Amino acid sequence: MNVVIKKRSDEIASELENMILEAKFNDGERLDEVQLADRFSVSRTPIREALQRLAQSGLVEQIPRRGVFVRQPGAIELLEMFEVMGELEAACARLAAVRITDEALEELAHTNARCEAVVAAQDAERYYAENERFHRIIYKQSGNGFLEGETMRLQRRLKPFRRLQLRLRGRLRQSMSEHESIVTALTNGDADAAAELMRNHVAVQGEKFHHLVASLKVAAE
Amino acid sequence: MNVVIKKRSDEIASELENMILEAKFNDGERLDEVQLADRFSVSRTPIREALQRLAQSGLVEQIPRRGVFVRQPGAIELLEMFEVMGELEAACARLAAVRITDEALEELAHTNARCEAVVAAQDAERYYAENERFHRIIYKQSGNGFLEGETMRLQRRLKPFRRLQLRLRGRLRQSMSEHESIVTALTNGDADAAAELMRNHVAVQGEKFHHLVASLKVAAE
DNA sequence: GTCAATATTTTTGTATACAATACGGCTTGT
DNA sequence: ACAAGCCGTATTGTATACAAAAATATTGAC
Repeated sequence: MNVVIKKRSDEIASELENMILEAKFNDGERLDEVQLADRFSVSRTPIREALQRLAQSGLVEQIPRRGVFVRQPGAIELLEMFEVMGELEAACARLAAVRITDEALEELAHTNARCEAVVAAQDAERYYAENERFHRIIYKQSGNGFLEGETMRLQRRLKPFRRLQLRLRGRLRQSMSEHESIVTALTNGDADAAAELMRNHVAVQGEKFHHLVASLKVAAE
Repeated sequence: MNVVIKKRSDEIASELENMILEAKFNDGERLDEVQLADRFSVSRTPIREALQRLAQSGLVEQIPRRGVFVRQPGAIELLEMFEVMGELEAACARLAAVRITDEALEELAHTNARCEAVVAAQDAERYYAENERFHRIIYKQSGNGFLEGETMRLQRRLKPFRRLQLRLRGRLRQSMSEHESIVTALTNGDADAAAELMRNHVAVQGEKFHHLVASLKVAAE
């Protein structure tokens, strides 16, 4: 028996968001309001609110009087987003280098230690989690709540692609050692070094992803 | 006679946005849906859509089942936003240093020349316009459309405070000379220097913060 | 048979009606 | 008199009804 649970509009929004991020829809596909309303067993009103939220966060494009269409970022846009992610995280690292607490430094060390163990066990799933924790500690230690928020926002948006990219061979171990360099720079309070290391650490993900896309394209032909 | 012109929801949104940015509402004031619907002579539906857009861009806070409340950023948050703005613009400059076209370099020089004339004439209003043009050229020359968009978004949000910032910095002339240093760095393709110069140019630092707090307090009275 | 103009249908956008929840005043008990 | 609980009212959230516009189908002319 299919029990239908009514959801609030913000729940619908994040659910739709997840569906788009997980590529449940094709690029350019139109999201039909009545269809979605039917699926979530609510009226069109909360669906429209949800869709507008998605439109503003850039996941879908809303063309007036035409409808909303899912908008999967292309390879170029993804690269651009990773580049910005690198800059934002570099900014976090730069500020954190001066502002980070001893407590947080210890936490970073612990997280890295756990990462190490996880790498040894080749447990990619756990690695994602620990990796995310590592980065988020640094966002927070930037001491800039607005920056933290903006960085988290983009991080969330890139999340599905990040996983894809970490799967590449040898990347886990390299990523680990980069983490350690970053912690060292933060410990020394070397803002420029921390920023530079972080920028490269993140930018590499974009490049790797680019390679991945390229190889997929070649494979598709 | 007061002719009432019906507006579309997105027009309402940007109109409300302007009203909030221009501080037509007090901080914490509740925006009444029916009242706004009445003022714009539309139903609550487009008003709600507009308010949700504002909520997502952070201009108002939406508390479920309570309503939306205007949320004027305090001194600390404002400082944080300027810090992020500095980082984003620094990123633009960093990338532009490598990617900028000769054509754009020339345009920057021209804009600076016009700035110079405007400074001589002490025409602050014109200066804002030329200053904005200068910065936007660099956003574009980052060659990263996503970065350009994000930077423009924050720039727009900080716009009303920008003149405040320029006044804080004391001197139009100082700002001018910083522009010239930036152009030099860009011409030399010195990414690090360009980024550093831009960051300092935009950010509100040190004792300037106290001035900011003071002037905000004065403005509030 | 094809192209164009028009009618029909679908779909978005807005208004209104209804439901659910939070706030404020009122009553009542101690 | 004061506090706590309850009821009425105001306000948000959702559903439905309606209007406007775009997409599609149909019909007619060449």
